[in-house]
Amino acid sequence: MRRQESPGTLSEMNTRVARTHAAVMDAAIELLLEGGPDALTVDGVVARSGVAKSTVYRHWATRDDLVADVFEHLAPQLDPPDPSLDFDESLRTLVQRLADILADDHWRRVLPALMMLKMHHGDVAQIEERISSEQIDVCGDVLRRGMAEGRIAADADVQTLLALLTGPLLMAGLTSVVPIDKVFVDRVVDHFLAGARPRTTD
Amino acid sequence: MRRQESPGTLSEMNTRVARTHAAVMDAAIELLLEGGPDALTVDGVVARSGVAKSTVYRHWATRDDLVADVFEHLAPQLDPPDPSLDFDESLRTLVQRLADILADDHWRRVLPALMMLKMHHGDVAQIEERISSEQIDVCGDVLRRGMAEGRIAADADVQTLLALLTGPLLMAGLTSVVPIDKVFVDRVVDHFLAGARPRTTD
DNA sequence: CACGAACAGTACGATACCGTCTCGTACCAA
DNA sequence: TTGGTACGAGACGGTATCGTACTGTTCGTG
Repeated sequence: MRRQESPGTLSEMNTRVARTHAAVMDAAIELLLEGGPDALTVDGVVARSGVAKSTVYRHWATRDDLVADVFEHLAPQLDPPDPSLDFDESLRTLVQRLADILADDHWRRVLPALMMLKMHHGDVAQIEERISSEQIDVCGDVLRRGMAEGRIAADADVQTLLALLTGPLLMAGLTSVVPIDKVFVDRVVDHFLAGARPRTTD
Repeated sequence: MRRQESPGTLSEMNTRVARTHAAVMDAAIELLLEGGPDALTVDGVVARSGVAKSTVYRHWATRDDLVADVFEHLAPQLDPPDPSLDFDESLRTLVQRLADILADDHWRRVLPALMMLKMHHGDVAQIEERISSEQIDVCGDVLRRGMAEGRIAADADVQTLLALLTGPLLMAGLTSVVPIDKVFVDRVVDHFLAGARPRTTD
């Protein structure tokens, strides 16, 4: 049991294993985006990637594991804004990054599938839980800062504020009736700040 | 080609045809809600409804037609508010009715499947298009009235306003992190009106 | 009652998919 | 060079599903 160089993340190496792994992953992602989760079949991946089925099952124990790994691989990451920014700029960059995620074609096609599968597929539910909780944490930090600085009503529920802030973005991303551009992002932020600020008269 | 009494909607009669039709429909809806679109299979419907497969195929030419019919049958209808109400009350009842739809367990479980299937399934896409356009019309009428009465900035885009108004509801319905109750509805309306009203200083 | 339409039941062929297995080959480091 | 590992190719069994075909039965209406 020799350790050669402690591989760390598999995908960062360029071994034969990493190459086939990546080939399978790419094909699986393509199939998922083209035809939804039902189109992501083992045989389909084998046909498109050129990787043998026996090799696929050497990397993933079952099809569900592959599906889960694909979602994991596609999940976006919401970086918190630079702490040196003031609250307004923090909120704007945060919303802009959320908008970038929802404007991405890949994620926009995968999101409905994720929402649907999380109700009937335990592993997917776990992945969705992790993704959303991470994003909620990042957004919650910014909102709480706004409350501390008196820009947002301190008696408001953070979860409710989160729905009010990010709901319009989700709506725009899912329905595609409104383009997610900088104009829309600014509108969302302005709208949110106008509706969430503390009451001057009480 | 005799017309007996112009049956109108099939499901409103109580013939044998209507009974089996309804039995299949009920079973199909149950299966869809329990296990998603993949669980809505012809054999499953046959097993649960007690209707023979040959009978199912007498009513629906193919499985996809049955699936589409189920979504059609489950689609909620958004009634426009009473015109005698003033703008504020109209908006509140409208949002309340939207909230009722999104709080309904049936529709909440079906909505993600609808969003997903509309990308890869032509018939479902058509149904989704019809549903959303109807709802957009109803909401748009109310918003335009608010603009005419000077309660909403007249230079705003209706689609954008729609995203700002209904987005939080959609967010709450899909993620279930915020309960969709009267408190939330009032919060959404107040928030929207605060952010969308015309600027007093210009 | 008589008769046709609708129904139940079921066997069947055709695919599609999953996961296992075997056999021979190509890579890569010691 | 050599040995182990990963890989390619594909057959295979088992299962699930769709859609059709066929036979006999039940319903409801004239």
